[in-house]
Amino acid sequence: MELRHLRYFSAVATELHFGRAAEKLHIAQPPLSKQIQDLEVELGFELFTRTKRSVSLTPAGQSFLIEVTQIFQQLNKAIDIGRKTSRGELGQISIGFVSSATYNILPVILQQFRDRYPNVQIELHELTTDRQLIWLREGRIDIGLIRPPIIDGDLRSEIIFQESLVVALPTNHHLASSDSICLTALATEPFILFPRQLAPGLYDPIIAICQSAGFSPNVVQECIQMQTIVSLVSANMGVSILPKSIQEAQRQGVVYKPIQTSTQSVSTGMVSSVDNLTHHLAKIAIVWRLNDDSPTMNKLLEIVLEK
Amino acid sequence: MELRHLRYFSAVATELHFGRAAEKLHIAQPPLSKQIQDLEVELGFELFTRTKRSVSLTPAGQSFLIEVTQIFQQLNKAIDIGRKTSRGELGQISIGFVSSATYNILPVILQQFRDRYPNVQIELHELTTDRQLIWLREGRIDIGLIRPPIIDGDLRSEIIFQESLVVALPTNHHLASSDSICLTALATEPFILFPRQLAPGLYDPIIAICQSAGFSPNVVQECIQMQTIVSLVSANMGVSILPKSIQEAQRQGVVYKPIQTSTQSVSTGMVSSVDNLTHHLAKIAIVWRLNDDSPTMNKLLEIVLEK
DNA sequence: TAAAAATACTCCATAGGTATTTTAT
DNA sequence: ATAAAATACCTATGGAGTATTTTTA
Repeated sequence: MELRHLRYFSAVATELHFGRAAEKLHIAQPPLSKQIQDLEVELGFELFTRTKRSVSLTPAGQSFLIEVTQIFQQLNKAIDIGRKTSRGELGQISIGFVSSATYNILPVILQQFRDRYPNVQIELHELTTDRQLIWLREGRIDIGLIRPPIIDGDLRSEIIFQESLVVALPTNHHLASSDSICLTALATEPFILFPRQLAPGLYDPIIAICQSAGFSPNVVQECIQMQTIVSLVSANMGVSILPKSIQEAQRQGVVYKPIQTSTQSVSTGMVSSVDNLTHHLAKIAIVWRLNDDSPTMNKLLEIVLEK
Repeated sequence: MELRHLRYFSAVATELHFGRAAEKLHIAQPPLSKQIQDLEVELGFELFTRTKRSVSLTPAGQSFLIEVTQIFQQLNKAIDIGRKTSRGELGQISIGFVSSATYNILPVILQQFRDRYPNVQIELHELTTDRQLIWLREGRIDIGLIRPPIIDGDLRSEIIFQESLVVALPTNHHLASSDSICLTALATEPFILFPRQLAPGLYDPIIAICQSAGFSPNVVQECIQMQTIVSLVSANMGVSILPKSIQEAQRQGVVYKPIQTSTQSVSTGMVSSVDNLTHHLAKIAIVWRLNDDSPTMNKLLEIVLEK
C-alpha cells in the first residue's frame, strides 16, 4: 500500500464518482479504478458499492475514510514539526550557567531567545565552570555560560560579557565610606574567595591584581557559592573581590567599592594600561560543542553573538 | 511522497546504517540512499547527518521519526477498523420494535447479538408497526420487529416468533376462575382493543376468531399502548384479547386465560385445524431493506434467522 | 440510448539492481 | 586498507494513458 492508494481513495470517497475524482487527481479514469481495486484486494474488504451508475461507500469504507483523513493530518503534522525543528523553531535546549551569570547575561539571553523561539523548551542547570565542561562533552547540556579560559579542542567558546571587579566590605569596615579602594590597603585583611579549581579564569586575575598591589591575599575561607561569600563578608569574616554584577543581589551589611587603578603601574609602564584593564575584568564566555549542528543551539548562538 | 519513503526512513532511522537497513528492506543500498535523498529534498530539510562512516538523525529527523511512527500506527488502526466494520464486528445498528416485542423476542435477540458483537452500538426505537415501515424506508432504522403482514417490494421480512392469544379479564370477572374461556361467552362483553391501523396483522385475526365464535366484538375503547389496554381491563372497563407474552408484564387486577378451541369448527371441517391454529397466533416478523448490504445488519439477521 | 465503471492493451517513468567511486577511519 | 555511503548507469516493474466493452437506469 502506498499513500497514492489512500489519496485516490480519499478523492473517490469525496466525489463518489470515478470520472470526476480522476479529473481532480489529473489522471485518467481507468488507472484510478485499477488502483482502488488493488487497494480493496490488499485490504481484504470492499470500500465502495458500485452499481455502474452510482458509487457509494460501504460501511467499512466510511470508517476507513475517517481514519485515512487522520493519516493525512498526521502526515502534515509530521512535515510541519520536522520543518520547524530544522529551523530551530521547535525543540529543546539545555543551558548550563555559573551562578553569577544569573545577575547579568543569563536573563538577557533567556528573554531574547524566548521572544524569538517561544516553542523551544529551555532546560536550565546552575553548574560550576568545571562541571559545565564535563556536561557539555557528555551532551547533558548544549550551551555553557562559564568563566574562561577553557582548553578543550572539542569545544568552542566566545567571550560574551565582561565586567569590572569590585571589593566587597562589611558595612562597618573602616574603608566602607571610601569612594574607591586602593588594594594595598587590604594587604593584611582576611580574604574570602572561591576555590581556584571552580573558575581559575576568575581566581587567577584576582590573585594577580593583589600581587601587583604588592601582597598575596590571606585567604581565610573558601566558598563554592558567591552568595555565601557575600554572607560571610556581611558577617565580618573578611573581605572579598567579586564581579561587579553581584551588587544586583542586594544584601544588607555589605558594601561594594570599585578598585582604585594603580596610577603607578600605568606610569612606570611595567603593566600596560590595556593589560591592567583586562586584569581587572571578570569574563563570562559561551561554550558549545564544535561538532554540534543542532539548529536550536545555533539559533541561540546567533542571538548571543550577533551583537 | 509515498509510504515507501516513510518506511525506508523508518528503517534507516532504526538501524542508523544504510547497508543494514537496505538488507532489512530486501533492497540494495544505492536505491535506499536515493530514496532517502529524494525524501529529504521533498521535505526541504535534512533527516540524517552522514559522515561516510556513521549515520545519525538530525534533531528534525528525530521529531519526524516520532510523528512517522504514529502515521504507521494510525494506518494499522485504519485497516483494523475497516476490516472489523466489514465483518460487522464494529459499527452501529438501529432497531425498531413494537412494544410487545419487549416481552419476548427482543431481549433474546439483543443478548445474543451483544454477546457476539460487543463493539456494535445498538440504537433502539420503540415504534408501532406502521411507523417502523416508514423509518425503514427512510433509513432511520435498519431492522424492524413488527406485526406482519407487510406489503412493500423494497422490504423483506421473516416471521421469527409466534404465540397464542389469550383473553384478559379483570380479576373480579365472573369467568376469572375458569381454566379456559370459550369466546362465545364474551359475546356481550365490552372489548378494549388497539386501533386496527397500528397492526392489522394482529387486529384482523382477533376479529376473525370472534366472528368464528359467532359474534362481532363490541369495541368500547381503543388504545395505542398494550400496557394501557391492560390497565383499563384491570379497571373493569372491559375485556381484551392479547398476545400471550403480555402476561410477563405482571399486573394486579388482571388474569389471562387461554382461548378454548372450538371443537365444533374442527369437527365440522369448516375451518381446518391448521387454519384455526394459525388464526389464534400473534406473530412478530423481522423486516429489513432488500438492498441493505450493511454487514452489521446482515450479522444480526444471521443470528436471528439461523435458528 | 447515454453515462459511467470495468477491461484490454500499450508505453514509459522510475524503483531497484549492478558496478564503481569517494571518503573517512 | 577497509567499511560505508554516494554516484553512474542499466533493467524491468507497474502506474498511467488510449481504445473499447459492459452494464443499467
